[in-house]
Amino acid sequence: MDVVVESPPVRDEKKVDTAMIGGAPPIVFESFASTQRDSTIIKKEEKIELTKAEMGEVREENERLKTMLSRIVSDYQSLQMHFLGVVKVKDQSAADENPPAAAELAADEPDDLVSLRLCTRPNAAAGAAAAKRRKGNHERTSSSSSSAAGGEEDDVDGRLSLGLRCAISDEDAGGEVKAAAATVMNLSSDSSGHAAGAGEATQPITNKASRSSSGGGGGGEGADDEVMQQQQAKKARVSVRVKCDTPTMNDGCQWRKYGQKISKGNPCPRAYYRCTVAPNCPVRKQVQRCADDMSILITTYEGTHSHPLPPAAAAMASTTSAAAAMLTSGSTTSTMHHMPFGGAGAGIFAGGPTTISTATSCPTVTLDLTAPPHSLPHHHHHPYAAAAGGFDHGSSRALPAAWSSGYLAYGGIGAAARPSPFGQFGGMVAARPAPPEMHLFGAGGGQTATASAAYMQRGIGGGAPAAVTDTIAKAITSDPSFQSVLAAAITSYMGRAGGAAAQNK
DNA sequence: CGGATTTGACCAGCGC
DNA sequence: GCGCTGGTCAAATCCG
Repeated sequence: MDVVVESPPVRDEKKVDTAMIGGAPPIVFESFASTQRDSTIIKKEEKIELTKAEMGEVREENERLKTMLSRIVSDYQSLQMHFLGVVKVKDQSAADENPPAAAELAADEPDDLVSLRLCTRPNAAAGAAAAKRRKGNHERTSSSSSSAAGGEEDDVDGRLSLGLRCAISDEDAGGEVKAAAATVMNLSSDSSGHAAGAGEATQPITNKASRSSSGGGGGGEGADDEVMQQQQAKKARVSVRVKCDTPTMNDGCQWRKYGQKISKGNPCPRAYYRCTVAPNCPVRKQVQRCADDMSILITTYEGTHSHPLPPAAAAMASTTSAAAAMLTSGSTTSTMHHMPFGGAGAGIFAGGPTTISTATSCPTVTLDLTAPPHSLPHHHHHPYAAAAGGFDHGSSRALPAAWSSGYLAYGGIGAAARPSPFGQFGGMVAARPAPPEMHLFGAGGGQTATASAAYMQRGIGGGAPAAVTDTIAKAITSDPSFQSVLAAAITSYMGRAGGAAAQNK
């Protein structure tokens, strides 16, 4: 829609120019010599011709965009219909199965988590395929990838759509998000095992933060569940590994450096940053270069923002908070070992570029966005896989919306086709041609990570936080294991929140 | 001059 | 208890 809106001003401008050119001169030039007037008129005519040609091009472009838009809309609608149909089917099957409580599911029955995931998955075939993968040693092989590829765009679309829905809620019924990247997520119970190696701190960030926030006490014996949860939520961290030449990653948020330390095992100092968007925001991040590869920047986020964020910053914030919620949920239900994705992690651990590592003391999600996922399934995603526009008109609190904002803001995936009826950034996309690398997002898992890494190198520090966070989001959300985990975590998280709210009442 | 960064000191957790 | 280490504080310094 914005596409249409975007163009007219240009046209109007040119009309103004034309009017000025054609209208004023005759009066002005009356007093000039005829030769001068002729040459001037010729020049003006040339300008007019040029302008007309440009206008024609603009019109053509406008038409193209309109066509594209209509195609996107129709695609979106068909996807939505598909999604609703699948949800219906899933609801029915879920009712038939009479599933147990979510908490029990998370703690005891991995397969139940799968069913939970299925509830949020629009594509039954894709869901079944993913479930198969999960049940079958949670391994992701080329063969499994091919089966997954059968779902292709619908598959991806559905996963995200579901995760989001589950997470956020009842609103945005038509919202959909597609993940373009298929990145392997690793899960283990030992943080020392992840690929980050020496670069990533193996020791947990101690809860010194609680010293300032809770007054130095640390809670003590009588800490109730709420306090415990807060502490755990605070502990939960999301670590992002990215190739970046700049001192820090531009994630769209405002940070103030408050300390720097040389940590053991890494010659590069670790910098400590605090969010300064709001005075009392508890969010902190640590930035450190990888000891093995100085070009890799490791950024670890901790905490949840206590203030509204711009879309770009919300993307990262939502990613981290979602991951934190997942980890918190896992640790509260029992241990991460009991979570189904523990097995998945063991299976996938061998080579994924993106890892999720959890330690009993300090669960951490590590997103390794520095290496191409060579062993990943090759998904053929639709170019506008990030049909996340549906969430955008929700609010920044909506996890998917934030995640999707990257695509929308940078015209990456969506540049070719976008469900702009729901995308508030449609105009930006139209006005901003997508970088070539971004188109690769839609090509498949392997290229996706490579492309994202390349794009991030450009974006980081250069003002493309959304691209970074979006890549992260894709890495997280495109993995079925993570999605089921996330769904379980969110369910658990929201359940607790709801319970707390009920208690407050 | 105000805000951001630097940097040494301090504190707490943890292992021995 | 002691030392090591990570995390934070706060004064000094820098910078726009």
